[in-house]
Amino acid sequence: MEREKFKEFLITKGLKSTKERDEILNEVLAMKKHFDPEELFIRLKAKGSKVSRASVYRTIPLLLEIGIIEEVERTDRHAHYEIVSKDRHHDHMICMNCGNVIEFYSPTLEMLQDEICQKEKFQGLRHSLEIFGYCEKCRS
Amino acid sequence: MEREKFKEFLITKGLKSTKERDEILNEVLAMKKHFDPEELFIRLKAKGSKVSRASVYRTIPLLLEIGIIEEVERTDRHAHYEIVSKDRHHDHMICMNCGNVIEFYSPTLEMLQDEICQKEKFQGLRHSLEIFGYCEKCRS
DNA sequence: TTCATTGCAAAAGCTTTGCATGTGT
DNA sequence: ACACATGCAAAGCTTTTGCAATGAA
Repeated sequence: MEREKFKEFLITKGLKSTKERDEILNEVLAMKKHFDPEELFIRLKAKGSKVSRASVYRTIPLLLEIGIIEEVERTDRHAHYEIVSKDRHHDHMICMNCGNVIEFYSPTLEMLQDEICQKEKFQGLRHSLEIFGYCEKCRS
Repeated sequence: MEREKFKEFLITKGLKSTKERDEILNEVLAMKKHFDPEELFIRLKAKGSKVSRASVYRTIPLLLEIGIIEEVERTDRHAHYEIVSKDRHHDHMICMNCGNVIEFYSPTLEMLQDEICQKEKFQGLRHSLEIFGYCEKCRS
């Protein structure tokens, strides 16, 4: 499914489907939560793959572009990514003039909930974020 | 005010009050929004200060420790910080068992609101985040 | 055959650190 | 005088890039 999307994308862009790219995508899809490039590389190595770090770093922008992964907050020194899933939590932006509601999703926000809760020793189960303001049409 | 806090902190820790640390703190306090180490360094240079990048990098952890600044999300390659202000927006964690409400503040969340709104061309004015779950006492 | 891709190693960008020198207390 | 601080330059880490060799279409 994601695999087909990837292949299609590569063809459309005049790029090539390679063993390395397949291996990387597979490993990304095997990740449960968010990950960083080094982690991905280590796992691939551990599985006997011969991909180089360079290929991992070069494939990530492609996966970002198709929307298979998204960038999450950088907590450490390095970048973090997570897989985009279909049925996921979303939050709302509410226009104070026309009442229009815009849904949005932010992987960073989802991570943030975990971090904040951990700091307060709170067991967070769900959250609701509402941003109030004016939508594109109604803003002056 | 922040300056006294800093001096006190240094004394308590057996550290020394130096011209460089003063200059850095002053420049940090002069920053309106969030900043990164390089920006801070450039500004100090521009003002004729002779502090080194190393001192900037070595002073930041101290300011973090006293709570004069907080770390904000890393959007680029480098770290960002912002000054902690007293009367600031806060959000809530609500215990679904005892109803206890914990207030918290997250600089990253504040930045996130801006970023998300920009993406959707929404003029965000305020937000409300509520995290539901169980507090330390009530979690099983 | 023709380009894109790969791996390697070198480079780049941000941050940290070792060391000799300088400076508050 | 004694620690701790500072500046410099070198080292450390993560990420990017140049290049020759390789491989998909």
